[in-house]
Amino acid sequence: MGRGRPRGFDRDAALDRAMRLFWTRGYQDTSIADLTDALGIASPSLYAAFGSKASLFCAAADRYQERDGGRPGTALAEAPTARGGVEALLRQNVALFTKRGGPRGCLLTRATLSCPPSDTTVATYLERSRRDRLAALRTRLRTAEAAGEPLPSDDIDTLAQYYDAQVQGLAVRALEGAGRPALLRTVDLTMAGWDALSTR
Amino acid sequence: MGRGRPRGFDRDAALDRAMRLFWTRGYQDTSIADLTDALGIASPSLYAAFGSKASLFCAAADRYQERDGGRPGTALAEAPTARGGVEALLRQNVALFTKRGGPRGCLLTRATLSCPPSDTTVATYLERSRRDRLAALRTRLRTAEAAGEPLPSDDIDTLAQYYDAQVQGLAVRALEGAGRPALLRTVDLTMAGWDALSTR
DNA sequence: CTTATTCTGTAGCGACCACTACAAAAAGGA
DNA sequence: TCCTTTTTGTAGTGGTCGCTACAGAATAAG
Repeated sequence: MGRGRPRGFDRDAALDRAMRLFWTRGYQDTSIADLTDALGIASPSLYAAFGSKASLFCAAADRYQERDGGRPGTALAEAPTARGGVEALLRQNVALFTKRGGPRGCLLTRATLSCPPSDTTVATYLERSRRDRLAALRTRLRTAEAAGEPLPSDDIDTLAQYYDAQVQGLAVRALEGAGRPALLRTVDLTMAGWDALSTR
Repeated sequence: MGRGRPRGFDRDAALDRAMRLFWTRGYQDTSIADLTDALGIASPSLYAAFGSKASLFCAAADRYQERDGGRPGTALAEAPTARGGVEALLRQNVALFTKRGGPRGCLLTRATLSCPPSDTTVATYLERSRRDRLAALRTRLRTAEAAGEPLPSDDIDTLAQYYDAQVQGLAVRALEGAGRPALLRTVDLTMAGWDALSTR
């Protein structure tokens, strides 16, 4: 295996802690000192393992999207109907954004609004993941359309952007301190709109 | 009048430039050096006139809400119906968030997601303006309810939070680069939902 | 053993941060 | 004129930022 001195910390666990910290404080307000403190390692170890603050963020964001942050997406994709998928997407996001003991809101939305555009590494990563999210919504809506499921509109692009905006709105409101029940009531309203606008 | 040496710059014009800069780059990513550069003054003049970065931000945010950022709010309040008011609120916000030659998105939403909670001055200011925005929505909806106007729901609190979330979603998407036509199409969808859910 | 390789801790790099001490400059009042 | 008051420009303050040079420690290979 490796020839030199073995790493003295658990890279996987460290990544989890970094994710949680970026999620809690955003990108810019999380300093290397905060990270080395939370991860229990010194900065050279951090840089040897992750390269830079930007690439550590990208790795942490990948972890976010694989773990907690990925649930809403899989719920959307796996639901038998687009309506059920979108509702599950919204409800799972509310659960994610207001989990007890967990950071509020969405790691990606927060980073989007708080990372300077000069950091092209992070900005590019965020734009890509945003595109992927929209594409997932469009895909789910298109298969529903092809399956003859009634949709609130026949403009799939607009629908996808609309429901993505719902998620972003939930993320902002959760960070502002909105509680889970209140957010779920607005999701009810969103889905009532779906039903009222859907015609077969 | 003033006894000492007269101020060598236009405080009002400087405040406008500061507002624009905070709007463009957010709170944390706007440095004093950026501000003194854009305002054409040295830092002691800035501190003499505005006190601190935090209080300069609050003054700039006040200016924002009196000028450009206030239009959606007055459109909401002055419309003859709640439906018209909410639609005007959303459309004016889209116009505000995507104005050519102007910064993208909303100064307040951006600051909310990008200012560290440790800065209590700014955090308190932002929370207060958020409460005011929600209160304005609730007030408009309540008078409509009293006037017998059909509403999408009889839960005024949830309605207010729902439409506030729409605005925040628009702000995030505008900052992500969404164009005005695309945003207006999602507003159409939101208002179609209003109509479909409103019963008299 | 020696050597090569990799990681770790200390210690500190230059750059930038928000902010200010200080003295010269510019006005009004006496 | 001289004094007081306020603003100005210069030149920094201590602190924190992301990041790294360097030497020692810990492993595997020969």
